[in-house]
Amino acid sequence: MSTFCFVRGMPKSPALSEAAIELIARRFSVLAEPMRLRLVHALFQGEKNVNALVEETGGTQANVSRHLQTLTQAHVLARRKEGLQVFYSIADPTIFKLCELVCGSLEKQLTKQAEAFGR
Amino acid sequence: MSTFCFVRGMPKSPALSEAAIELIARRFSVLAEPMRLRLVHALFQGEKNVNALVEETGGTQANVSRHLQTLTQAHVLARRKEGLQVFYSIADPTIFKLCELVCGSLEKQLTKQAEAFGR
DNA sequence: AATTTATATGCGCATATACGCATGTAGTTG
DNA sequence: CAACTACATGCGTATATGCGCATATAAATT
Repeated sequence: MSTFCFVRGMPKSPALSEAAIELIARRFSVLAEPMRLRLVHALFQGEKNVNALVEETGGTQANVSRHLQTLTQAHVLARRKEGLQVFYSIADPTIFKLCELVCGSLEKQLTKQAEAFGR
Repeated sequence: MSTFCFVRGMPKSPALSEAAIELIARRFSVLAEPMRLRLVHALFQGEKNVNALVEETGGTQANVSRHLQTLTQAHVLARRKEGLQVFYSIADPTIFKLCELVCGSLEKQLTKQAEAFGR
């Protein structure tokens, strides 16, 4: 439990373990690909099957499938098989907040840069 | 402003632009490297110069410097020069929340997996 | 069982990037 | 100005990973 306290540790926080750091990095790297973000974004509207995601994202079926695998292995998405089709949905609700935070931060940053030009 | 609303758009959210998606992906990718996370983690305690970060992270000076550059260009860190030394600090406060969220999510995930073994 | 549909995966290539090593640059001190 | 200190950067290499293409698997239909 204390292993994962990245932020705001007690005085002398116990130096986040190397293993923990690598898990965190991998988690971020899963979200660090445009196609995977497009998939996640598409799934914000709710569960969808692969074909729907292929059409919506404009990727090839093979590529979409592989990225879905990556996201599922990372427990970001959940997989539900129904007959011939496979339905994916968002399994980790923190994804919403994560994206909100990043978007907000980027907005603010770009607004500032734009203002810097204005004067 | 609407360009960046990743989550929870109005009915028929306006399909996040390709440019926005790529900015978001890049932001995540900046945090997707163990050494950069170690640096950010070290800076949670406050502003530090390069040498301090080199010692704390155990990286080479060259490598640390390059990663600091990456983080600074992404506006995650801020740079302050003082004589011979350069001090880095966290510029984007959302980083705290981001890391908290990811850590919490990973903890929960691992706890569940551990329990699955218990029975 | 053969065929069709929906999804997954093996393979090769191209690209990106982290690291080590050496060197460059800016500021300080003698 | 020479030497030193703190930091940055150019370059080559090794590794990782995204993509396209073809093919494999699994389930449904005939």
